[in-house]
Order: sequence, then C-alpha cells, then structure tokens
Amino acid sequence: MTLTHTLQQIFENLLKEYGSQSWWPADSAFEVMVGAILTQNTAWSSVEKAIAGLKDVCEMTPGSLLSVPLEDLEQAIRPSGYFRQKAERLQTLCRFLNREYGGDPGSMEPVPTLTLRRQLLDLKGVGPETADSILLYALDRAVFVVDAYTVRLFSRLGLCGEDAGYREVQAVFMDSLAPDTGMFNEYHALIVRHGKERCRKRDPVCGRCALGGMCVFNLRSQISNLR
DNA sequence: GTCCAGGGCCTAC
DNA sequence: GTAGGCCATGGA
Repeated sequence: MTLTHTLQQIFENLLKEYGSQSWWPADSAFEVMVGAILTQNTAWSSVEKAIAGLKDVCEMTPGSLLSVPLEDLEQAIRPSGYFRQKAERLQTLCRFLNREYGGDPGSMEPVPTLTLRRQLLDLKGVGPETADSILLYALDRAVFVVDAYTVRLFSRLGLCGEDAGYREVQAVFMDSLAPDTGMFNEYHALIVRHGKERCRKRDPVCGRCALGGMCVFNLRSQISNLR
C-alpha cells in the first residue's frame, strides 16, 4: 500500500459517500475570485448573500466593482463579515487584475502557475489558501487547496502532524498524486463537506475521524503500514 | 450565551 | 518564525 494509493482510496470513499460536490458555484472566473476573498473564515451561506448584494450594486467585473464607492461596497458585502477588510481586499484584487491583465482573468491563461501564485500572494489579504483556491477553482490549475479541515482530517489519519504547515500538507498530496485539476477540485470540496458533517469531533471509539459508523474509512491498518 | 464558519494581517516576543 | 489578538456577521 503506497501513499498514492491511500490518497486515492480516501478520495474514492469520500466521493462514494457524498457524491460530486460541484464546486465552485459561480458564473465566472472573476466571481470565483470574489467568492474566495469573501469566504475567508466565513460560511458559504453568508457569502452567497454578500455576492447577491454585490450584484445589486455593480456588474461582476473588476472595473464595475471599482466604480462602487468603498462605503457602498462595504454595505453590499456586509453579510459575509469582516466587511471593511474584505471590501479593501476586493478592491486590491480588482486593481491587480486591471493593472496586470486588463481586467480579464482569461488573460492569465498563458502565465505559469507559480508566477500567478506569487502575484496573488503579494496581494494584501490573499494568503496561501485564497491564492490556491483562485488558482484551482477560477483558473483551472492543478493546485491542491489545504484548509483547516484538511489538516484536521489528515493529522487524525496520521498522514501529517496536528501542527503541520500549509506547504507541508499540500506536499503530501502533490508529491503523491498526478496533477489533475478535476480531481483536486473535487477532493478539496469533499474534504470540506466531510469536515462539516462528520469530522467536527473525534470518533468516540478510535479518537480520530469518523465517516458515518466506519472508522477512518477502514483505512487505519493501511495507513499504519505506511509508517 | 457560546461556538464556529470554505483566513490573513499585525504585533510582540 | 510563531503565538496571540484582531477583524464582523449569522446560523447552529
């Protein structure tokens, strides 16, 4: 049993349990980017309200969003929380898109993924998870998105430490799985789905992570053989 | 009333 | 380089 096989097995079990998650719900690449900022530490249901509010005051384009006065922008996205920070972050993102790509995310297509990642990380308010979410879900780059659910699940599975850093956890996936945008997309979404539904608490029997009544996907013995 | 959401920045050590 | 505080709203 290799790590690659184990990661594939976890993915298949999650997919079988929950089905395709169909992320990211948005009408355009730019809307995905906006959602990636708005969903920072925020439930998606709140983000939907904020995006609806945003669509009431402007078109979903960088130029149109920048034409909205800051105060109006803040009020429009208020339901998603941290509205002052996020309004500023959205403006920062839009100015970047206008300056570097003529306001058109499609113009980013020929740019290497690592270059884009660095550019995004240079933006104030865009950290590793937001940058990678944009790369994967808006720009179809095969980048694995790590979040708190991922660290929690994988540390309980013994695949990383509880205090593992972002790049460390990301490497667990990307060093072992072939780059596959569709799979990375679905995998991350499934981990979030699983985390929300079942992984808030440790399994009372094994102290790790439960999937229904099945302890860690019946993979504990396989995983322990890796070590 | 408390906890937490599809994080990241800033400051102090 | 990292632990802790802060940002804000809404639903469970």
